[in-house]
Amino acid sequence: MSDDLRRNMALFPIGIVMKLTDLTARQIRYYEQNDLIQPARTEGKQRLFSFNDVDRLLEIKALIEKGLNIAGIKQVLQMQEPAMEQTEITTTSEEKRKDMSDKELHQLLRQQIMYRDATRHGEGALIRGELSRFFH
Amino acid sequence: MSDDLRRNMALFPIGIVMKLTDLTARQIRYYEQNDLIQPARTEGKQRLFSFNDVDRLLEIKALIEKGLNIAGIKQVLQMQEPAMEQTEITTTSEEKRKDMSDKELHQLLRQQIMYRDATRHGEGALIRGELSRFFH
DNA sequence: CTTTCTGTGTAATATTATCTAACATCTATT
DNA sequence: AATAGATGTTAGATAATATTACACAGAAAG
Repeated sequence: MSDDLRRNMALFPIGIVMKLTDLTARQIRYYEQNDLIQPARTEGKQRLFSFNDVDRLLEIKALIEKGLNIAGIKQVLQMQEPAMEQTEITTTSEEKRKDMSDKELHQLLRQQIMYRDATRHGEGALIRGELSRFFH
Repeated sequence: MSDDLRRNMALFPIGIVMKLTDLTARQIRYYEQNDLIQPARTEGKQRLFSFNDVDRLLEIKALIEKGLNIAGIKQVLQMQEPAMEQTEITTTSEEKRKDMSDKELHQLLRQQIMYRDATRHGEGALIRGELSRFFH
């Protein structure tokens, strides 16, 4: 069983995730609705979250607290998640650009730069994988 | 946050534990009823299991499959759990003896010896902490 | 300074998951 | 055959979650 698979096992109901992340159910569902997370579902359609999901929610929360909006968070997440090559990142960015006005894009870039500045030094580090510190 | 505390955090509802251990809800509740596990409860009285609980259930399952009964499992578990000094183990054993007929005690000892023989070599090793292999 | 949009709160209702308790069943022991 | 231990199964109650709709405050836009 691969390590990656373990962290992606659907384990937690939303109630536990609420306590783990200090987010409300409303927030968690809203983030899912906006494709920031894709938790698994039970046969009866109830959400089941993995370690990775909880980690991601913790990161989303940190970004929210820094003032990013959903679009900005989406960009930041997909910018670090796939760990793909530079060419692919560029391609994705170009595609995104088609659906955005210049003003929107500039705002996003400003937000992201601020985020990177904030996290480069100080309290903002070590967001991703924070849950790893709670369990082995 | 101590490592021990992390493994004792109440996280999983019984449905997840069923899948994780391949035990039925009936079995899990029965083992609780017989004091083999003490899962936490939500405010609404629903069970919440920790990593340690799941580990313990996996061990209980292995012992069940070896033919041990509840009393035998209880002995084996409390024999390795507290990790206490030799004198204390003896004391506990003596106390237990008071409530048992000789025949019962002999049967238990026979079972435990068989268990130790079975686990000393072969497939029965590494029962406790098995869950650690599924998650970090 | 209104208007609009975003993110979240809240309430209502429906459905799923779990709980307890009781009785049934099967196996091994007496 | 009778008994006890471990589990299956069912019924009814309660808890947890899902979805949807409406409300609302603050930010953004006009």
